[in-house]
Amino acid sequence: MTDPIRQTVLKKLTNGDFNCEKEFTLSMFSGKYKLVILWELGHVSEMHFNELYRLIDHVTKKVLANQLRELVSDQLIKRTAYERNNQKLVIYQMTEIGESLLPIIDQMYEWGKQRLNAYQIPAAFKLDVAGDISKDA
Amino acid sequence: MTDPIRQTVLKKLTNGDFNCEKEFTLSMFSGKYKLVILWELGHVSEMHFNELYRLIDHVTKKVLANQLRELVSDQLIKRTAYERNNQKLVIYQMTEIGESLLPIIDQMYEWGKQRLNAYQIPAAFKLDVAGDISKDA
DNA sequence: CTGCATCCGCTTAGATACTG
DNA sequence: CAGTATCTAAGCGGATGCAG
Repeated sequence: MTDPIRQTVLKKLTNGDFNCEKEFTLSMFSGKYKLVILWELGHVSEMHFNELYRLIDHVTKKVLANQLRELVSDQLIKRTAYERNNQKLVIYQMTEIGESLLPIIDQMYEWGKQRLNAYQIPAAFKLDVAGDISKDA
Repeated sequence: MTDPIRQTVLKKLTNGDFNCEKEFTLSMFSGKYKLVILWELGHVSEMHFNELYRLIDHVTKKVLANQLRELVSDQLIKRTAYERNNQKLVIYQMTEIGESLLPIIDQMYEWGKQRLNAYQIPAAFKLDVAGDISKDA
């Protein structure tokens, strides 16, 4: 339980289920909402569960909780619970390891943007905070 | 059929199933063997179906064919069929778009290597050609 | 050599309701 | 507020066999 990564991933590593180190990296953010979560936490420093829940369109609590738990297991983000006015609260924040992943995610954003642009592929995104937040926040 | 990307992906794009451009990028290489395929083709310039089949441990032909078809649909690699001694052959090669993805994949490799190293996480990989090929081939 | 067809199981996510 | 529980649906990959 004190391993630096999820059991699932650790198992794949030792089993030789990955062909190479890059697939390990891929497994860090291949959940459906992980990229958004990392992106947001990378820009706003901390968020509550419900803030993320409202921000990420159409995600259910169950799935969100799941994604967060895995990201915590993998040490990419950290969870802190505290209390205020008899209210139990939780915040999620980036860890250093998580931050070290941001350059890759940024590149993925750039690549996707350019490719969609170049071919004028029609796209509708749920979130479009990306460019703005990174510029001034 | 002449779209620059897979129907599946195009549908997700127009449906707003992606939160952001980076998820589109992710969908380019999130198949189980796509990273290896791209990596190999990025280094050796061209390969036959069976070369890839033998190289990638434990992959089945069906799955390999599938991954290749998707990569072709997404314009990351190209397929060329020809004939030699009454033998129908096919080679797969990188496209320019595919090549433009390599820097990201390289970074993923580096990140994974460093992370596994730093924590001395036990790992067994099917392939270990990565570092060598890139150095001298 | 380069695939495709079929069947089947696992993982992951969605729907909905409930809890401390 | 921050989740859990249960049930269901869908996608993806594995096994095996056949085909041009």
